[in-house]
Formats: sequence, C-alpha cells, structure tokens
Amino acid sequence: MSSKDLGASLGLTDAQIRKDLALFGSLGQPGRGYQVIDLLKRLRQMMGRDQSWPIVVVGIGNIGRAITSYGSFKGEGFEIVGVFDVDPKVVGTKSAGKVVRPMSELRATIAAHNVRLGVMAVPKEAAQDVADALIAAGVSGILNFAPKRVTAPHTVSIVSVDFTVSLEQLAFQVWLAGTEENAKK
Amino acid sequence: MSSKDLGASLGLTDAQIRKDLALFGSLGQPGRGYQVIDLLKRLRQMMGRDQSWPIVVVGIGNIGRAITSYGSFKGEGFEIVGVFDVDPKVVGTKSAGKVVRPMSELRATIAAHNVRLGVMAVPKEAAQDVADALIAAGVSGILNFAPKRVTAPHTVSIVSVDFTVSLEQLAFQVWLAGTEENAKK
DNA sequence: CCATGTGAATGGATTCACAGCT
DNA sequence: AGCTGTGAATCCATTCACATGG
Repeated sequence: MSSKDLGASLGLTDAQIRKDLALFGSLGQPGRGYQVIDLLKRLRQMMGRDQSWPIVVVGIGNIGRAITSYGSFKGEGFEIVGVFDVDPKVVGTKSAGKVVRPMSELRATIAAHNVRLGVMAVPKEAAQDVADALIAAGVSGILNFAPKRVTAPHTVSIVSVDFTVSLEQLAFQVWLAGTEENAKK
Repeated sequence: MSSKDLGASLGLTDAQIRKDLALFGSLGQPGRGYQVIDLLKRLRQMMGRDQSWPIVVVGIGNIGRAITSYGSFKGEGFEIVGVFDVDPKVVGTKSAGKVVRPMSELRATIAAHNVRLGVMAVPKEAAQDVADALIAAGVSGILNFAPKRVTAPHTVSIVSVDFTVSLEQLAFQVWLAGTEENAKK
C-alpha cells in the first residue's frame, strides 16, 4: 500500500504519512510502498501495544455493563480482570459472565494482576472518590465516563468520555455547516 | 475575570485566551477583564447553542439506556424527543420514562420535531443501516457509539465515540509516561 | 496602573519537490 | 516507472510585546 492510499483512507496527505512513519525508521520500500501487516506489527511493538493490558472496571450501571459486554477489548489487547461496584445489591451478580465484586477487593486485584489502567463508570458524585481509590491502589491511568472533571497527580493520566461534550461537538459542526451554507449565498 | 485567570483554569496562556475571544469581537473591558456571565451568554448565542436541540436515540441496549437516563442533556440544551429500537421485545418497554418505539415511526418523529441530531447506540452490524435511515429521515448529524466507521454524504456530520479507541489513547499516554521516565534516567 | 486587542516575531507542523532505491 | 525518505519552503497557530482604553 502506498502512502497515498494510506492517506486517502485516513483523510491525510501522502507526505504527512511518510513524514510520520519515517519518524519510526524506514518502514517502507521505495517503489513498493508499505507492507501493512508488517507495518502494523512494528508500530504496535514500538508503541507498547504488543502485550495485553489488564484492566478493572468500577461501576456496574448501564455504562459499566456496556463496557464489560464489549467483545472488542480482548482483541485489541485489553483484558478485564475485575469488575467492581459499591452497591451491595449489584455485588455478587454477573455482568457479561463476570462476578461483580465489592470495592474492598479492588486493591488486592490491582496488585495481583499488576493493573495499570482503570475504567470508571460511576455517578459524578462518586467520581473523585473512586479515582482516588484507583490511584491509591496503584493504577497509572483512568478512563473516566463520569461527567465530572477529576483531579489527579500529574503522574496519572486521565482520559474522559463525556457524552454531553460529544453531543455539543456534533451540534457545533452541524450548526457550522448550516452557517457556511448561508454565508455562501 | 482576566484572561490570565481564564487561561489558568483551562491550561492555556493569557494571550491564547485573548486571541481566541477577540475573534468574536471585543468581549472584554481593558483594565477590567471579562464578565463571565455575560461572556458565556454571548458565546452561546454566537455559536447557536442558545436554543434547544431535539434529538432521537436509536438502539436501546446498555448504552442507549445510559444515554436516555442521562439527566445532564436537558440542562445543556438537548431534548430527547424519541427513542427507538428494532427489537420487538424492547419496543413498548420504557427507558427512563420514555416508551421505546419501532423504527417505522422514526421518520415521522424526526419530521414532526424537526430533529437534526441522531444518537446511534446499535451493534456494529446495524450501524450503517441505521445511519442511512437517520439520514434518509432528514438528520444532519449523527453521534455514533458503534465501533464501526460509518460513511455519509459530506453534508452530514458524524462524531464517533469508540470505547476501544479511548482506552488505546489512555494506554498510549501511560506507556509514554513510563517511557519518558526511563529515558530521563 | 491594569488588562484588553492586535500587529510582529517565533516555532512547529504541513506541504513541496526531488534524489535515490527497487 | 513507482514510491520512499528527507531537506527546503510554506503555512498556521501560539507567543511576545505594546499602544490604547478604562
């Protein structure tokens, strides 16, 4: 596959692709292009995505359940090694075949599996507390689904997914398109 | 509030704030700073966020339910005017007080409420079909939760939320931090 | 004197364009 | 011929710095 092909399917220019890939070394063959299978393997390797990451999920509400039943994770190198909730009514039930465990077992699980990533799908009121618990237990990254900014030491990475923000982005794009439409006239 | 204060709470420089805001006109008072209440109102107005957007939700699985029970939408100017699903078992049940309706009623609802935004929380196999249906019914923006890239005419905006991608971003950040750590030594 | 709005300077990323490999 | 890797040129966003208004 040539850099132009790659670019086309990503919405980038061919030069862009070449510049970026060249940063990692000479990954392509002049006159031939890039061998995608091999390329993928080498990129994954160089970016630490060649081994599986154990993760824990905290908060088994609608979103938590959606995440645990999400088949694609394993294929992408993530394995859920524990699901947790504070609610005694939920603890002990199963979500996608995994038994929900009480928060008291969080720390041991994280230590046992060397978990570095935690997924947090809890109400916004609990967000900061759960984040603190995860960090105290030793994770160094949190994927946060609560509509609340959580603070953490700069040694811990946080990625937030906020549905409202996503909707706002979309609304803005649509509004912008409509505005440009009018301006053209 | 001064541009420096604003910047501090957003992780930006004061100059950045001023440059950006100045694009919309002279919103601040020299010597005094910006009046945040007023600023917010004027920005919202200028960006089409001053009126409510009706939305529909298609696919009432775990994610669909999470979205419909998400209180924050209304406060941010989005109102769910209809929830839909293909599954006859789900149609007729309630999700967060809203009756789930069959896909056959999608078009009429969108027309009746002048809906421009659709939220799609369906299995990846159904994603493209549902997107097509939404577009045919007249929406101009889709928030897609299916882990599948959907294609659409360039007149339609698409914003995708893919949990796996978010997790990958997080894993990359954590990996990067670990790598820099080692490099420093 | 404080803080904005804005030209000018800076710096980093994207694009161009081409020598060289297959 | 086809396509990479890469210096050089270009573009664009961020930062600087200051004249001007409150």
